[in-house]
Amino acid sequence: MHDTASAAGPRAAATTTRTATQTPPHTASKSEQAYAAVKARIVDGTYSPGYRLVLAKIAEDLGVSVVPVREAIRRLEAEGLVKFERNVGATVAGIDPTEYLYTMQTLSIVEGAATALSAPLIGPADVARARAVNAEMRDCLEHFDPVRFTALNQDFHSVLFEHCPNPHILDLVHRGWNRLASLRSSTFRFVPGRAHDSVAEHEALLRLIESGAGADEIEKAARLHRSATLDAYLAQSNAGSLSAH
Amino acid sequence: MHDTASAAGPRAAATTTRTATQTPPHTASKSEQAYAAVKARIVDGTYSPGYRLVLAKIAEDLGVSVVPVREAIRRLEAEGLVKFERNVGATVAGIDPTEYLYTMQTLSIVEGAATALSAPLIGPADVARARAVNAEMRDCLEHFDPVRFTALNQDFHSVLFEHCPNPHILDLVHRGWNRLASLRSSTFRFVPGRAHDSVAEHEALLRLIESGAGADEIEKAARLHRSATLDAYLAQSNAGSLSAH
DNA sequence: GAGTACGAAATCGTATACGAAAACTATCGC
DNA sequence: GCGATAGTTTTCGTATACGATTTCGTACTC
Repeated sequence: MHDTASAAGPRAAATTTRTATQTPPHTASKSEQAYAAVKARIVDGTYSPGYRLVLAKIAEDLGVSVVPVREAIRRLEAEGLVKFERNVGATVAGIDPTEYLYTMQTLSIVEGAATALSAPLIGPADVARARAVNAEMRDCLEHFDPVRFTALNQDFHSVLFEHCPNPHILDLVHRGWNRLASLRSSTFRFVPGRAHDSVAEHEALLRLIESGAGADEIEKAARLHRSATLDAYLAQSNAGSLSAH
Repeated sequence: MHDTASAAGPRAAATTTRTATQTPPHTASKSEQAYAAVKARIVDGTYSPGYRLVLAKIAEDLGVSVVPVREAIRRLEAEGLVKFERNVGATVAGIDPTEYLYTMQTLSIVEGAATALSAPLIGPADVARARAVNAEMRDCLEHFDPVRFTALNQDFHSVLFEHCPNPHILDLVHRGWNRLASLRSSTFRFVPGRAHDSVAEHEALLRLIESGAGADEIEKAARLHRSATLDAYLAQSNAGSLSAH
């Protein structure tokens, strides 16, 4: 729903048990602050892939010491947004096409599962909302607004998987999206032809969900939807030199 | 030199060559050391769920300062092996049955995918090895050796998914197994009936792979294999502790 | 006797400091 | 002119120190 907010906040659901009222104090530690700040800059493209993340420099920018910054960077490394090299430093990760492939493949699997698990919990109101978003995406195609299209695309899929009852899977989906966000902002271009197909597939997905289709069927469709995006990228990527397999 | 515009570093942008995933040229940092040590103690059960991980204490035990220990703990938290509470401390995670369910469900998905992706790369030698392991597991059933059975079970599945060409997925599988290891060592008991079925399913899986079955079919079988284990746990859990709060 | 207030102890969070490793630059030898 | 080498600089890795927060124990009041 909320662009950066949702992207930056898949945290809470991680390992929280049901322990009721605990730690109401979200005073925001320096470490959290640094984590959120750096992550936001990576996802929104301020720090693009290859950007060198110097601890001392970031610490100064944020007005904290290097210790919390280091912690934040290591956390981002664990999420795959940052590449860390011993005694050398951290850089924003993501230019490698191989990594893109890995990420997309992984996302197709976990997102497919998340969507299938969500499906039974998706109500008419959700479908209506998704449909509205998809309509806006169609407009973006006509007016050629790739940036907005991309943002709406995330909103659309959020509706599909946000009800996933398994927080672990949901977290994996969020991580995948975050990685893609950092990648997309630089290397990987918008492919109009694919975008057009994508909108049509969205509608098909919604119909499938409305029809109360089985989990297997929904999972398969969601997977294929993403695989198709990957294939489009590969085709474009190979178009110049190599022959498409 | 002026590093203010270090965005496009000279050789930094060259990305990774093929340095795999480890740091062979170095000597093992304190942080890595602490991470490995604590993780090992959690997985092998020395630190069982609920155990309080006091930074200063662990630091002293390992002969390092608290900083690397803290980093190690946070990493373990990200992997779900440790629960961390602000200004309070860290404890070994894992007793919650709900978390067990989440973990198993997630693992069924990623492990199924990893197995399916591995299948085409599994050769006769691998199958033979897996079969030998499975035979040993059968022996363990007769002599009732749950500990060894569990270890062999991991060996068996390792053969199935270790060839997975997508390192991200493989990593997720490993994380799942680690979580289970920490859980299994305490709360979750060995279920003989289920173990017997499990061995039979292993053989069926091997036959499926030998037959060159499609990825979908293998994935489904691998998923069901794990789901069955989960179901067995749930059945036992419901039977044993009726209305256990 | 139960509940509350206060204080001591334990533990975490973060700042600062310094040694170590790597990268960069300049110099030397051929 | 080019490659190897030593010195300098940058940046990380970790130890230590101290303030902040929570927890636990004790005494006090009703």
